Amino acid sequence: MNADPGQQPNARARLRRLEASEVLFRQGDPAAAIFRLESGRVHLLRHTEDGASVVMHVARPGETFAEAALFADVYHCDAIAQAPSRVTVIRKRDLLRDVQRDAAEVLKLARVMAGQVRDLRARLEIRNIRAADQRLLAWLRLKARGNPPSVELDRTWIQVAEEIGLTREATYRALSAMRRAGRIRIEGRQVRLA
Amino acid sequence: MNADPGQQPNARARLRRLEASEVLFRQGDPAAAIFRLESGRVHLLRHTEDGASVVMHVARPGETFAEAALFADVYHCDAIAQAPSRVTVIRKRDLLRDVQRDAAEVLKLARVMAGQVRDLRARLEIRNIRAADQRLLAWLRLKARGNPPSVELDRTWIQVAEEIGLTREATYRALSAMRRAGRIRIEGRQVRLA
DNA sequence: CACCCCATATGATCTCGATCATACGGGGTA
DNA sequence: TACCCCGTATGATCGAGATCATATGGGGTG
Repeated sequence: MNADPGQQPNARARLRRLEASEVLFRQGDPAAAIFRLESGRVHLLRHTEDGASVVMHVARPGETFAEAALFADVYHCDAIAQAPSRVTVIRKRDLLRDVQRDAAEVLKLARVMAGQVRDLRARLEIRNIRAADQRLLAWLRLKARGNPPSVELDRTWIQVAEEIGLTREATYRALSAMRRAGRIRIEGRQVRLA
Repeated sequence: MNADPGQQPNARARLRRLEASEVLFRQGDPAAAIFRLESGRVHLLRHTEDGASVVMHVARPGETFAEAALFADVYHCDAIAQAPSRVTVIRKRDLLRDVQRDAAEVLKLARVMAGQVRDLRARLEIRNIRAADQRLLAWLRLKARGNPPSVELDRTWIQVAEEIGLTREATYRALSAMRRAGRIRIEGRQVRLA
């Protein structure tokens, strides 16, 4: 849900390819662009003066990242490809030039970010639920549509497990338990909530 | 860090007071405004057709919420005060009128949201760290400034515990263990990282 | 001053999710 | 066809964090 795969890359945007462990930018570099990951995986990490580093984010295909660079002079973290990746480079200069001509451009940006904020907050809230089955259930309910509510899965359970912060084993078990208890019904990629 | 307490409320924005359990808006209501919580606490919750509900977010003072309403016709969740609260109401109409005259207004909004996205992603990433002491340490490193890195605490450890998704007991214990191991030093509200 | 609330702090116990191990089946490929 | 990888699935065990209980000290209030 961070992803927005349908969006057309801006015509002016350029594609850049990265090999594994290649550096896209470094903390302190002039903030010249924001990015959209097309494929692969990119780590964003900040480090303290004494060498320790903290992973701030792992970007996945479809996500934009380093949006905050729009409003900063320099990047505040490193971006390093963990796997061969392709990123769309959206130059700040282009974007900001557009803004003055056409406010609609910023609105588009704001819209994407508003969606992200909502999504990220919901994900965080879900992680406050400790019990595995309750957590999974909350996730399913968020994704569910229709009456009776049901979810059309667009990913593997392993990916679901990662997203909700459980091991895949815990997730499969919760799934089995809920199915046995008749609280959900699984039909292929379709999950029906009772 | 979601907060932006320094920001001036827009001149056109109005203040509204809510009592505990008062409804600010309901899922399906026309999306007329976005909000900033000045004091108190507001729950955002979505419910499925069959009555179950999921907490999507708990807004805290200084935060804006329901930003996504800017780009939707109706609200997609309920907002209910959990305690007596004050919210600044920023009417969508006003905001969008501004946009056409002055793109700078949206840029301000985009800036706040970009910061939020970064912050929320970092929080989520921290919760992927399972060990309590490592999690706490990562949080401290993110907050730390200077060399040697140190943190000036602006909240209680209980609040820290909530933010990083641990019980206060686990947090105090991790704190003690790390202090005993000489990995941190605590001097009042100041925490020094070794 | 006496009182109370709350943040801080630590002990004891228990539960549940992490971890390790193993298995199976389907889809893709050599 | 045979092979392998990966997603799905489940058992056994362990340990870390949740939970419950209790204590202390400081700050604010009547």
